[in-house]
Formats: sequence, C-alpha cells, structure tokens
Amino acid sequence: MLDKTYDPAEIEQRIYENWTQENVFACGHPGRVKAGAKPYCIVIPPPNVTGSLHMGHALNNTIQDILTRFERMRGKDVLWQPGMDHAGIATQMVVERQLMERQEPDRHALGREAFIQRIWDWKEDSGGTIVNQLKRLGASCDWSRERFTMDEGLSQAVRKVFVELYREGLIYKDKRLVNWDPVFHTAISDLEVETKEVDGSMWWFAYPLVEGPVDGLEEIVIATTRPETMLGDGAVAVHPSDERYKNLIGKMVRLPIAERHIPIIADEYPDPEFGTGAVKITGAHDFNDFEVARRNNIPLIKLMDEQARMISTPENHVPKHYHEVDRYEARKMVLQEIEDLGFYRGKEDKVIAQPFGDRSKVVIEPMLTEQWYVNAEKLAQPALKAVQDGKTVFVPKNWEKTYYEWMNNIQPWCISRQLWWGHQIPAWYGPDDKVFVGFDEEDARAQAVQHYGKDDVVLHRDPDVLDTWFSSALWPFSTLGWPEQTPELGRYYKTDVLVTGFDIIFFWIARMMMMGLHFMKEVPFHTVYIHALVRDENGKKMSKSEGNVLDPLDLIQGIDIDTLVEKRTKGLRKPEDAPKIAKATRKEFPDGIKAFGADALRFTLAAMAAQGRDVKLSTSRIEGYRNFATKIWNASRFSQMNECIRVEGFDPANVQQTINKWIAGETERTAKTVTENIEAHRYNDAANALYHFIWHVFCDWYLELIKPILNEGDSKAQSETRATTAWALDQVLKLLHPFMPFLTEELWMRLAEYGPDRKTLLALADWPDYTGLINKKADEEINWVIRLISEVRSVRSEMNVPAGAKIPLVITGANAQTIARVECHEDTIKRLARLESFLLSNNVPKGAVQIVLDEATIGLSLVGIIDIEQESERLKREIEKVTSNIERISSKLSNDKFVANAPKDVVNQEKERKAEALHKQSKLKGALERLQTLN
RNA sequence: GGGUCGUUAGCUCAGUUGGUUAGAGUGCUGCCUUGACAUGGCAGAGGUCACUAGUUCGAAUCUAGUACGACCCACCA
Repeated sequence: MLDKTYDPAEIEQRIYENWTQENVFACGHPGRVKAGAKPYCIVIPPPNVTGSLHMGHALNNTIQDILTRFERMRGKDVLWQPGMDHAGIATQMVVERQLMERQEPDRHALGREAFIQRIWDWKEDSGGTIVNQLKRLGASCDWSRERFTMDEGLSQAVRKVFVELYREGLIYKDKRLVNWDPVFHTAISDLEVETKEVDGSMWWFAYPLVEGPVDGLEEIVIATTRPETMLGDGAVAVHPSDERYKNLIGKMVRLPIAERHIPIIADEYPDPEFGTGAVKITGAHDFNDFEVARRNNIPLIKLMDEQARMISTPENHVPKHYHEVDRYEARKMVLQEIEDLGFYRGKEDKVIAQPFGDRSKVVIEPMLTEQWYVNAEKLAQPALKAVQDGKTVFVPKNWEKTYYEWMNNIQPWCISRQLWWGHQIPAWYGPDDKVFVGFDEEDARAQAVQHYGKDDVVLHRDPDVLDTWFSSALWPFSTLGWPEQTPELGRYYKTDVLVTGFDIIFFWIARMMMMGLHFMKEVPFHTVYIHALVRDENGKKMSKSEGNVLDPLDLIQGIDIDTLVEKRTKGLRKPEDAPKIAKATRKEFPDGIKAFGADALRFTLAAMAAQGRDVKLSTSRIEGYRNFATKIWNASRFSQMNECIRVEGFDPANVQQTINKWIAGETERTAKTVTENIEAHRYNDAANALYHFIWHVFCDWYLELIKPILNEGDSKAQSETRATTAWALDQVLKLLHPFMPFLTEELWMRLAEYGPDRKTLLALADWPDYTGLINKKADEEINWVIRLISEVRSVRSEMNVPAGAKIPLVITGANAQTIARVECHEDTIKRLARLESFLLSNNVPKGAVQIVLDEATIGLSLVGIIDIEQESERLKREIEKVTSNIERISSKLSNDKFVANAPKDVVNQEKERKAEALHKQSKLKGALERLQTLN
C-alpha cells in the first residue's frame, strides 16, 4: 500500500538508476528501439565544466527533457546528446584561483604543460558536478555518448575546421585594435564586452600652437574622458566644415608632457556640436580614433602593456616616470601635470558609456595587437538565407529579426585568446615568422620544408588558443563524430530542435548556423526554441550580488535557512551587502526552503514557460505543484485501495457505463491537447491542461462520481469501473511523464504490483493516442449531473445549510431523459449533494428552495431553515441576471448589421442562447410565483 | 541613436487566427477532519483588460498615438 504522502527524496535517485540500468536513454539501442523508428535528436547546450546548475539550466533542460521523453514515448529513436564545454577563461580562472588559495606556484612558475595537466586533474576531481545535477533534475540524456569540447575527437574537428577555413581565406591574421582584458591578459570578442553607463568626467586640455597664434588662437582645446591616453596622441582632428578651426588645419600643436609636435587634421569624424569640436586622436587606444588615424596616416602609439600599465616605447613617447604605472594612476598624474603646466581648461562630470569584460568586470582597454580572425561576413550569408528560407525556424518567430539584425551587421570574429586552456591554434612560424597552418606539426613542417627548401627548419607554434565558442560552434556535428563519417552523423544530423535562451543567439546559434552550413552543407537544426530568462519573483535577474539566487537543487532537496543565508552571502563582490541580503533572505524564507522534489520544480518551470516572456519564479507556485504531485499520489492510493486493477486487453471504446464513457472521452481530449501543445512548444498550455484534467476532472469528479458504484454497484458495473479507473490512471501517468518523470515512473511501477506485469518502464511506454472515445451523449449526461450537484451545493452554501444536514430533494417538470438520468445517477447525486431523499413529483413542496435546471425545477425542502424573504430575493436576483442577459442578446440580434455580417454560426448561437435564457426566465418566474403563493 | 517586448484579479501569470458573462495558480472570506488526499474538500468575494483615438455588426485581441516599465544592439571624444 502506498504511503499517505509522496516523498520525492526517497524515490528520485532510485528511479534514475533504474532508467540507467535499463538503457532507457540510449539512442539506437537494439533492445528497445523499434526497427524503422525515426530518429529524433537534440544536442544539449553544453554547460561549462566549471558550472553548477542554476535556474536557467533547470528551465532549459526541463524543456529538452519534456521533448525527448515525449518523442521517446512516441516511438522515435531519440538521442539527447550531452556534454560539457571546456570554458576557456572560466576554467583557467578557477584553477588559477585554486593555486593561489593553496599558496602553490602560479601558472607561470608551473609552465604551460604542467598547468594544463593541473586543469585536467581539476576536471577529474571537481569538474562536471553539473552532470550529476542534471541527473537529479531527471535529464534523459544518452550519457554513454557524453562529450567534452577538449576531447581528442572534438579537438580534431576544431583543427580541421581551422585549417580548412584558413585555406579558403576565411581565417586570417590581422593587426588592429581588439578588446583587451587587462585582468586575463587576453583579447576578447565584441560579444564578451558589456557596455555600461558609469559616472565619469570629461576634461578640457589646451594644446598650444607651435608656430604662434592663428586667427587670434594660441591653442586648440580638446575634450577627453581618458586623459592618460594623451601621451599617445598622434593628431588633433577637427571637422572640415568647422569655421572656427578652418585655418588651423595643417598646423602643428605641441603635446604637453610628451613634448612632441602633432598635426591638426581635418576629418569627418569630429562632431562640431560636441565638446570643443576638436578631438585628440589616440589611434592605438580608441576604436574611433583608430579609424581616423588609418584614414589620415597618423602613427599609432601603443602606450600600455598587457596589464594596462604604461610602457616605454622605442621612440620614447612616454616619459620615464610613467613607466609601469597603472592607467588610472597615470590619469591622475597627467591631470596634475597638465594643471601644473597651465594647460588645464576645465572639467565636466557626466555619465559615460564604458566597456567592461563580461567575466573580469574590469574596464576593457582597446589595444593594438595581432590576432586571428574569422571572416564572419562571408560565412553569415548562407546562415542568413537559411533562416529567411525557413530551413531553420525560430520559436517564437520574432527572434528571427534579432538574428537578421546581427547577421547583417556582423563584424570580423576575433578567435585567438592569450590563454593556455583551450584548443591551441594549429599554426607554426618559421624563422622569418612566416606562418604555416596545418592539421598538426608534421603537416606544418612539410609546408615549411617546401617553402624554405631545406629540412632543418626550426618552427615554433602559435601559443594562443581559440575562443571557446569556436569549438561550441561545431557542437551539433563534432559530437556526432565529424570529421569521421560515423553512422550517428548520418542518422542524427541535422538535429531537430535546439533549446536555448536568447542571450546566446549571437554567441552560439549564429555560429553553429555558419559552421554547420559551411561544413555539413545543411542547417544544424530545423527549429530553434528560444525560452525566456528565469528571474526572481520580483522580476529581477537572479544574480549573486543581488543575493536573490534560487538554486534549483535547494528547491529539489530543501535547505535550512542558516545554510541558505550562508550560501547567499559568501564570497560577495561587495561584502558590505551581506547583512542586507541575509535579512531579506530570512524574511523571504523564515523556515528555509522545503524539499519540493524535481518533479514539482520541473512542472513549475513548464507551466510558467509561456512563449516570449520571462519566467518569474515564485516558491508558492512550486509549493502548489508539489501539492499537485501529492494529489496524484493519493488518487493512485485511492485506486489501489479500491482494487482498480488493470485488465489485460481492456478497451476503453467498449465500456458500457456512462461515467466510464465520459472519462474515456475526457482522457482522449486531454491527450490531444497535451500532444498538440508540446508539438507547438506551448509547454505552459500542455502543463495547465494536465493540471486541470487530473485535479479538476479526474479527481474532483470522476473519482467522486464512481464511489457509489465501487461501494454498492452491481458487480458488472464495478469491475468495468475498476478497469476504467486503472486505465485512465495509466493514461494520466503517461501524459504527465515528460513533465514529472520520477513520480509517474514510481507510480507506474508501484501500481504494477496490483495487475498484469508492465511490459516496459513508463519512460518507454506508448504515448496515448486515441480517437473515437468522445461520446456526446455521455458528456451531456455527466455534465448534467455535475451541474445539478453544483447547483445544489451552491444553494446549500448560500442558505447556510449545515454541511452535515441531509435534505430531501424533489424534481418537478422533468422530461423522460431527465427521469432516466435521475434513476441512473440517484446514488451519486445523493451522496455528493448530501441529500436525504430524491423524489420525482408534480408539485414543488412547501418551504422549498427552487433551482431551475433546463426543463426541470428542483426543489430543496428546507422547512424550518428557509427564509422566504431571502429566497425570494435570491430568485429575483437570478431573474434579473437572466433578464439582462436576454436584453443584451436581443439588442445584438435586432442589429441588422450584426445579423447580416456575423457568421451564421455566431448568429445561430446567439439565437439559441436567447431561447435558453427566455426559457430559464419563465421557469424562474414560475418558481418565484410558487414561493409567494405556497408559503 | 536603433531595435524588441511588456502593462489583464491583492500577488505571479494565461488568454493561437477579433465572436458566450475575460481564465489559472497563489493569497483572501465562510463552512467542513465525509473511509484517497488538511500538501485536502465545498462554496464565495475580487478585474473600466495602462490611457486616448480609430477600424469593425462586434476589440483584452487589429491600427495609430500617449504614459510608464523591461531588455538587446550601437564608437560620440
């Protein structure tokens, strides 16, 4: 016998092991995948090897799991391809920090090879905790095929792609400005830069004219937000149309501190309306200036080292006392010196847009370096066209616009990183720095030998590694075995659906599209489902520094308040926020967080994942769905207690009892709704349909309505009802399984003890697909019973009839159909409406409350309880309601335009409604009259 | 500066192509420990669908504008 409540903690782990043992998730498994089964494939967005499961992962993977479980049950050969990303910067950072904490030698002391080995060791020990967390969530990935972006196979794919793109001229080296991260000492791509508005200042400096005043001007005043870069100025630019400076163009000015002479040039770039209209040009440290400098042949003077400290230059542009000084310290020094020298012309505080590294959170420095680039513009064209042609569809569709927008303005993709952890660039340099790109050193050497015409060439390898997203871009085919032509590659590529958040459309989706089309000549997936961001219940983004992070694992297994507070306040960027966060957390969860189980969390995420909207997660919602799990558990318990045993060969189309016909039809409806909504990626609609059916149809009505049959019905009706209940419950478990896999699988097995053996685990059972079970007559009849019971209950409550009091009921004016229904469902109605007796009569008795139900009038004898005044008021209110309804419909129907223009169906419907309302009105009037004459 | 989206019950949200009296969950009120379930049952209160104008027989839904809010992209020194 089942316990009274469902205990997820006890069950979930055991169930997952069961699935694994039975190879339930293995694609192409000969034991369980039917011959001729269609393939279905989803590749997981590979989580970082350093990552742990956050709410975004939980939503993302719940959706993928719903899809894969659904398709698996529909008989497809499903591959959910799992794996992890090596996450270049993040991983290197974690291990470097670990070395520091343990006071071990840093990576430079260790050397490259030892450091990389150290990272592999780290991965072995503590990498990939997220995999186990995904299992806790129930993710039905084929773990036997797990891949890692640094695996040998995937690394080969990376090298091959690099070499081929290089040979096609789509990868090249270039010296230009890049976004430089002074903390990680590496270039990063445009996408990894976050522009933020911060409080800053703009200062005015005067540069004196070398050859004396022109038009009375002795100096030109420039405005800058970055004073320290003035040491590298190569020119001052003014707009050619700017009358103020017209005669200054071509003159030289003296650059203070640096004591150099630089020209005043004319360029379209300066805006005469802004600042002073004169712009200092620092080509090596500003993207705009770089372009101006290029156009005008102005020298680029690199001022800083990889940590953004000032350096000396070969031409001694930077005075000695600035050497090795940090850029912000240098700023203060420049300001002071400019002031001391008398060239300071003022300051304005203003909000300025500044670039920050998305991981390091420090201000990015534009730096002049040589890097590897992908010609993204060229690769983008087919990727753009594929979406335009509908080869790949975005759901919701409006994301396509975002995709187009970015693809149409795509910039060269900087792919080299000055890190150690990652795919080292397969490029080797000869003595004269001539580059040889090859699949491996041997390949490169062969080219070098041929080039130099001698055998003993000394080559050194490019030390840089590739952007992590370079290998992620290959994920849909590299994980399937490419460049080998594996059977899996042929079978599962292109994949079916990619499920991800909008934040990586550019980082990942766009690049997979480009690489997939280029190397596989086919899009990587036919559908991209973009889900929303998960926020806290106030709509704020969950972030460590806000202290509002909800860890999915905590919701699954529960956490006490002290531990939660400790988690939220540990390692904050701003430790002073800790007390505030602790207080808010204690207020939000005075008793900590209860263990809701994975199923409740999954169901919540699915139910809240409406297309195109953020998910604001609230714990009360999760609690509600935990209760839902308990409800199902108890419905199963009821079924078990009443010996509702499944019958081999039971066919829901053959049931005789009206109530059973009805639930069979309702089940069919629900199955259709759920199927259609999952197919349409409307997970919230599917979840809500299930919730409503299970709780408010199956439990609230079906199980209540059959109780009289189970208790005292004839044996034929009893056995049919038991079999139907068992069948319906099976369908419930199947339909709910993609959403709540643990609970349903457990019940599936537990209920198996009470009937014929299950042929398979629920995860492999056939998805419900019925037609022809809907029976209009049964629907009408049961709905009549439900309406009758509801009306009686409502009146009882309104008249304050004690819940325990059983009262007599009299039906008058009933037609033959109603009489038949009454006879058939008498026991049920008596029980659920708490009636003492149930009579058919020609007269409404004295002292009765009257309910109009279709053609019949139902009298509830409440002698001694009824208040004639009150009842008369109630009836009048009812009549008023119906009358206003009639008026509304009448005015509609008397509108010629409505009758002429509205569809026939709508007009007829209104006519029908009017007739019904008129009928009800006259019945209610009769009831009121009787009340007044009888009493 | 460009773009996307949102505004519906106290709260969190549904509402697909315009067509009953706009729905859930949660919270609230009243009654109920009735043999599956108090993590429950029954009944109920609660909405000018942000605002304005328009299209239409008919608008939460379509169009235009206004207000407020969110997010993304972008080089104004």
